[in-house]
Amino acid sequence: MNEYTNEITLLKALSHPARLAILEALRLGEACVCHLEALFGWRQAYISQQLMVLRAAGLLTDRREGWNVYYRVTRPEIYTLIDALHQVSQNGETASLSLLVPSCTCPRCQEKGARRFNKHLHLEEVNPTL
Amino acid sequence: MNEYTNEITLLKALSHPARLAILEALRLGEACVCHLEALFGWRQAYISQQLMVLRAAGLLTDRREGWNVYYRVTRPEIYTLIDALHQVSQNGETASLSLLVPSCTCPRCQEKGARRFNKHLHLEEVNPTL
DNA sequence: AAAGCATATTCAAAAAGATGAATGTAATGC
DNA sequence: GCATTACATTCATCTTTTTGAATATGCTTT
Repeated sequence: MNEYTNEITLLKALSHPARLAILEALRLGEACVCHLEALFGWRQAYISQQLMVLRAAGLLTDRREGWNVYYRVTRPEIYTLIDALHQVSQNGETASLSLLVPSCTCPRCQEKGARRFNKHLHLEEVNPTL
Repeated sequence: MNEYTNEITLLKALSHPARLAILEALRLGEACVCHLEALFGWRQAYISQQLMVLRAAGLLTDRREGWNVYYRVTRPEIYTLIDALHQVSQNGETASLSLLVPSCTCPRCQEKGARRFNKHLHLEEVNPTL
């Protein structure tokens, strides 16, 4: 439409707490849907809906591996934007999310050696010191 | 509400072409409403509405000086975010806006020495070389 | 091929955002 | 005080987003 169309599409994709949280979870690498489901405790369909929005905005790609579909960020520069956002919002503390979620059924979280240090948690419950 | 409330408020305030354009116009310093009106060619009430949103998000403050109300950005860090946004959107070119708009009636634009180099223009018409 | 698992899509109702039109308000000049 | 100027707010309507519920798809295992 106008000269800011791309920017607006991107901003709207980001303007949602669940989607921001998902991007935060993907900061350290790809994750499958069941992982996000276990991590946040949200309905699966809900997560897929939000992933769809992020995918439509060109921020994510997916990769199927057997039963699971792994999502990853296509443009890491998005985190420069998100970090700037936290700066302006005066929310410096980025809750560090664990890579392993025991209640997740995907192969990665079920590998032996996967220490149990967080169970089915909501974002608010994340303990950054663990 | 949740941990991203501030961020979402901010993103939603930014998720609008007119508001992004206004912030762009304020990049070099404060401006009165009539200035924005002349610069973009939008209705005054419309501009006030958008300014209200940006003000509510804590991004702008206003200062009255006689008839005119001058708006300015409260957190310049917002431009770090906006620049990152353009990066991700692959829109590097930031249309440089002129400080003086002859069709604007505010004192600043009517000072003698104010060269006439742009008349009532829309963003698309900005000529960055002038 | 049938059943089961992980994920995706569609639909509909409710909430939020966008915007034109009309009107209100504060400072100024006469 | 009254008219004027610059700006702000309210209201009503329309469009878009959000989100729960239901359903569909695509691999995998047997």
